[in-house]
Amino acid sequence: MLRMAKNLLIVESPAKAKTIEKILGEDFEVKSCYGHIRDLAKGDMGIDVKNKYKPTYIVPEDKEKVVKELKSLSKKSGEVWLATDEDREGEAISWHLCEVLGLDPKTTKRIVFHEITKPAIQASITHPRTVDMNLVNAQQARRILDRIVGFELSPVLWRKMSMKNNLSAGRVQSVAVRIIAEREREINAFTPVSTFRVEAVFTARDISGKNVTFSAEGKKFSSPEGAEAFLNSCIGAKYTVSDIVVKPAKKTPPAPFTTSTLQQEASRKLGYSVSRTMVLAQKLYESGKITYMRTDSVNLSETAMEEIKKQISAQYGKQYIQVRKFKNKNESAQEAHEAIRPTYMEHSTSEDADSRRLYELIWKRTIACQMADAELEKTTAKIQISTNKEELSASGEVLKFDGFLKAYMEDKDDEDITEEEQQEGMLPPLAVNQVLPFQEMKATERFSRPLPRYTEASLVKKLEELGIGRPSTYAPTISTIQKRGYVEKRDKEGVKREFRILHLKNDQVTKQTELENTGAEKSKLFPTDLGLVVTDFLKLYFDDIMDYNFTARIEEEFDEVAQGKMQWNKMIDDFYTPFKKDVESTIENAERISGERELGFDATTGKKVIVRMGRYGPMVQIGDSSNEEEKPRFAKLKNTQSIETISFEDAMELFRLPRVLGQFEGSDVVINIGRFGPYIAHDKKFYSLAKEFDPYAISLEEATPIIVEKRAAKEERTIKVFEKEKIQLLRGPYGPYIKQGLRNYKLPKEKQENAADLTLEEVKAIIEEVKANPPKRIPKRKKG
DNA sequence: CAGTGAGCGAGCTTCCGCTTGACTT
Repeated sequence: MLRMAKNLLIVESPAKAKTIEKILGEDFEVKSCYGHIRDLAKGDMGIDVKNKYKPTYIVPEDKEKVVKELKSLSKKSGEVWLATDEDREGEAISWHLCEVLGLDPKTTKRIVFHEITKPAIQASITHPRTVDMNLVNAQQARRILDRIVGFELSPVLWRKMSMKNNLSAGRVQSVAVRIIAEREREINAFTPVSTFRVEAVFTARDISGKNVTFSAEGKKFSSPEGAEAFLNSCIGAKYTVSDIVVKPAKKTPPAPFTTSTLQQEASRKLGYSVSRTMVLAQKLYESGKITYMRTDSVNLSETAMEEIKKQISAQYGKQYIQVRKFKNKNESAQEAHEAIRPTYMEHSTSEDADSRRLYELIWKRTIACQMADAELEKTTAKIQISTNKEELSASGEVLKFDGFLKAYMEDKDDEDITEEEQQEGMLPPLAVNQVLPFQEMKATERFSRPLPRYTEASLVKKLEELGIGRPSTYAPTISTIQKRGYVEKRDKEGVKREFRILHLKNDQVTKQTELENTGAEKSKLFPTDLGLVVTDFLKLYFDDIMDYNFTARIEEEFDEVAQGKMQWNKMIDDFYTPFKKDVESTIENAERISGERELGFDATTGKKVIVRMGRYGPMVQIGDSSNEEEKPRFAKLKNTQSIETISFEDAMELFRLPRVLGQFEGSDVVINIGRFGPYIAHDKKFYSLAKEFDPYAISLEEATPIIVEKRAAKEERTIKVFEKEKIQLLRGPYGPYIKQGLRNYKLPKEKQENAADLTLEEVKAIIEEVKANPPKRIPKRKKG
């Protein structure tokens, strides 16, 4: 019997292809195209500006293999069905597939589904449509605009920045850096205001009759005098409960995870970086444990909802079920996928500990979103002071029904926590007219705080709120702005600050001063001087692109293109014509940018001291470079210092290097900071200084043991040396290897065990062997 | 591995979004 050729169905993700193939059975072969298969060529931006912005597309080198395979399969197959994601990018991928596979977009069958379930897929097969060219054109406009912005703006930076390696600008990354830069400046400009917060401690009997203490809040005073007068006025007072208000309250569970909320919660609860979360989620997705991890939808499939309900009922009981449909706040959400959830609610994975923790987080969040509200009772008691008109107020919360909190509690960012939420707690039962035994009263000085610096995850949240970037680009964007040196992730040590406490106890008011640590931050994003200077420059000359609403505005235009109300090349022309003028006039007129700031004058020479960006980063300079007789002196800023905030004194400190500490074994021991951080130079050799040593303070006595130890460690690593040929056999973290000059050669497995026995001839043979067959590297993309 | 800092000019870099790999000198 003659068999009909199978139909070919193309999706984007290979993991999806596997699942769908099982569902569709015999008639379909399901393959994936691994995302976009074509992109703009690189020469001339890949855009013919004079010819209505006609794009030139090429198949990138790393996609050639997939394209070749799809081409040959499509020839052999019956019909080709395009089942890429239902969004702008997915539609464009389908069109590119038509172009590359020689299919007619007017007739080729195009289907979509939002969930990978048998009914959804079978239903979509019965309702094929064709490629929506308006949507494709909206994608082309998006792609071309991004290329224009990136490839016109970056070269402006190369020309105008003194530091020009690898600089870049773009619609998304430049605004991301701006967000970080502006927060930093807000923090620098912030002046804390202090208030004195009154807190009184009382005792009362709890339900079991035991005496417990609880506290009540009083008025806030802006001066210590006011607080002191108040405490004095309370000496010998009687405290009576005057009023009790009990209010019910409820908490509702958060929506199921999207990419952005998963990144935020994994950061807060598990401490994962944004990219770590995505790597782990990808693994869970590929092993079939969770649904697709790059999504902005909070939608759940009907079958998933059923399973969640069953699971809640089995695990917690029916009274915990509350069915909810979540809606996306953001209208631009492109709903191509479901929310991130376990594919099956079976609560177990065999993955490693980190993946398991992420899976459990997803599981709990998914379960919780269909669970009942938590019911609370908030009690507020007013307390009268007999000597005084002021009142105190004590509040407490009792959980009446835990609801979804039984499964899951969402964490909050520092900046979103209100004062009320900080002081949760229980109150003992109280009655009106009850007289409360007084323990003590304090007025504590508290300072207002600036908003905290962004974490990777809170930056993602902000970008999503502004509609900038997509689920697939949040993690890469964060790594780009760090790679370019615009932003750094690091910790900041706090500084000690005094605060005052006034204390009323045993009818006496006493004053004391205590120390607190303030301003400490962990794993936060800091702008570098480069990031600040580049942001200022772009804001000055390209304020429209740097506008927080730029993306939102052009998204509206893309939508009009998608609806067929606007021509894509007309839209691009309206953008490009004025933009190109700005680019040209900036190149012509803008001065080179250095972020220069004058600090003062050197006491000994009287010369001017400035800080600015140099070719190799931020630096201090004493004297003018136009002076031919005497060259200026230079010193590099430490990476925690900034052009904007460094003091004259700190800047002058930097000139204390290089320092000669003294002599050891007949040669100078010199301390300096180089390309790779602080180091000791001794006898033409270099030894890195560990973080705990301060290069400005280290002594000869501390430095010499470092030299001796590092020498010994090197000895330890050395297996054998062929002096004449300058070949070394060394032990490294990946096993023994050969070092010749600057190049390293890996030993073949079978030679690793007895590396010490290798002869010169054998070693040379290995080098030749490795040279002839170099280890595979990730191929560098060629220029298009 | 551990320099430098002016300006010129060759030749190079660069964007955002969609997908996974194959890899550690």
